[in-house]
Amino acid sequence: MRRARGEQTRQLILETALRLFRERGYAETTMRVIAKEAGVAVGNAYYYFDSKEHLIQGFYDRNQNEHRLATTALLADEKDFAARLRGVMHAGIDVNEPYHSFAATFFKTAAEPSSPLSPFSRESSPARDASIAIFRDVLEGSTAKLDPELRKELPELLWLGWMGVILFWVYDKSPGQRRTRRLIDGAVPLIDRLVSLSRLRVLRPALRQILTLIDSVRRDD
Amino acid sequence: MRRARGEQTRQLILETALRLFRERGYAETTMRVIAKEAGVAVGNAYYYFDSKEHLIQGFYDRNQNEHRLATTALLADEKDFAARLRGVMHAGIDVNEPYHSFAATFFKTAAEPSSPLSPFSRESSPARDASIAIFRDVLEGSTAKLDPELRKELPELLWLGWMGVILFWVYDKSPGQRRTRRLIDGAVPLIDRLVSLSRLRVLRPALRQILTLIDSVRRDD
DNA sequence: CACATCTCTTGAACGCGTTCAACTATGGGC
DNA sequence: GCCCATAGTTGAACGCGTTCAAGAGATGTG
Repeated sequence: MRRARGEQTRQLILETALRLFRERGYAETTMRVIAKEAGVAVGNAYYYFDSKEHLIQGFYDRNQNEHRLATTALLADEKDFAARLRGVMHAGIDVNEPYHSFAATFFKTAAEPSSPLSPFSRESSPARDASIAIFRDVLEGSTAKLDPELRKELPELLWLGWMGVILFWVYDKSPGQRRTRRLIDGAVPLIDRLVSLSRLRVLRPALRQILTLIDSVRRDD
Repeated sequence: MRRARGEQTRQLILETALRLFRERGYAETTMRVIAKEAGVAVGNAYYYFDSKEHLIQGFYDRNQNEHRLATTALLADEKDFAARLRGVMHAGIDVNEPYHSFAATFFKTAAEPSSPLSPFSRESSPARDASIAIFRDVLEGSTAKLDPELRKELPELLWLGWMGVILFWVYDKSPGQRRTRRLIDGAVPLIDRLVSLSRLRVLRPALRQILTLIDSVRRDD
C-alpha cells in the first residue's frame, strides 16, 4: 500500500514537529531539526507540508477536534443556553491552555491575512465551519427563545465573539489567564440577556439594523 | 554635529524603505536592496532599526499623526455624534488606504503580543492614549445624551471598536475596501442608536451588566 | 598635535525557510 | 518477470533577515 506509507511519514513529521514546538517553541524549532528528529530529509517535510506554517494547521485541527470532543457530553445533557455557551467557551480555553506560552507566536503567524492559517482564510474554512457548527449546536440544542432572524445569524456571531475571546486570551498575561475566565463568565450571561431582549418590541428597530448591517457587510463586492 | 548626520542616515534609510515597500511590496523588498538604494551597507540599516519589521514603526507613527490632523477640522465644526464618529473613522481609513497591501504585514507584526508594535503594548501606550483621546473628543464635543457611567467608558470602547474596524479593513479584499466603508456606514448609526438607548429604563440592568463586565475584566490580577 | 572615546559604517558570514533536479521504491499492466 | 508511471525521498544550493568583529570618522581632552 503506497498511501499507508505516505500517511505514516506525514504523521511522523507532524507529530515530531508539534512535540518540538511544545518543547522549545515555534521560532526556535527549525525545519532541519524537525527532519533530523523524524529521521527524514528536510525536503521530505516539504513534500507533505507546503511550509513550516502549514504544520501549525495540524495543531489547529487536532485542538479543534479535542474541543469538539470535550463539549459533546455537555451539549448532550445541558439545555440552558447560557450554561451551554459557557461550557463550550471554557472547554475551548481548557484545550488550548497548555499551549498559551507559544500560542502567541502561532497567533502572530495566523494574523497575517495572506497566511493559510488565518481563521478567515479559505484553507481554514473547514475548521471554521466545524467551529461555527458547535455554536449552532449550542443554540439549537438549547431552550432559548429569540427572534427567528437573529437565530439564523447567531451561530456565526457567537463564533466571531469566540475569536474575540481567543484574541483576548492570547494577550492575557494574568496568572492562569484568569481574566479570560472572568471575561467568559461575565460575557455569557450578558449575551444570554441580550439574546432574550431580541424579542422585545422596543428593540425591534435596533435588531433589524444589526441584521441589515451584517447582511450588507457580508456581501463581498 | 554627530547627531545630525546620524539622523540624516536614519531618515534616508527609512524613506528609501517606505518608498520601496510602496513600490514593490514588503516581502519583495529585501534589506540588501534597501541598503543599496540608500547607498549604505546592510549592517548600517540594523544600526538604526532593530529589524526589517521595525522599519514599519516609522510608517505607523507618520500615519497616526496624519489621522489626527485629518480630523481636527471636522471635530471643530460638527456637533452631531454620529457624524463626528463617521468622519473620524473614514478619515482613518483614508490615511491608511495607499498602504493597504503592506498594512497586512504591519498588522502581522503588531499582532504579536510581545511586540513593541502591538497596540496593547506598553510602548504603544502614548499612541493608544492619543487615539483614545480622539474618540473622547468625538464624544465630548458632541451633543449626544447618554448614561453618565457609560460616558466614562465609551471612548475606550469606541477605540476598541476602531481596532475591530482596522482588523476588518486589513482582511478586506473587496475593491477599494468597499466593505469596510459599508461597515463604518452601517455600524456608526447603530452605535449612535445603542448609545441613545442607554438611557432607556428597560435596558438599565443590561447596561449595568456591561459596565460591571468591563470593570471585572480590566482588573489585571 | 596626539591620544582616547564615542558614533557611525562596513561586508563577510551565519542559520534560517524553501526549492529542485536527481534518485529510489512501489505497484499495476502485459 | 519485465517495464514504466507514479509516489516518495534526498540533500546541496539559493536568497533571505540578521549578526558581529573590525575599522573609519568625528569629537572631546591634555
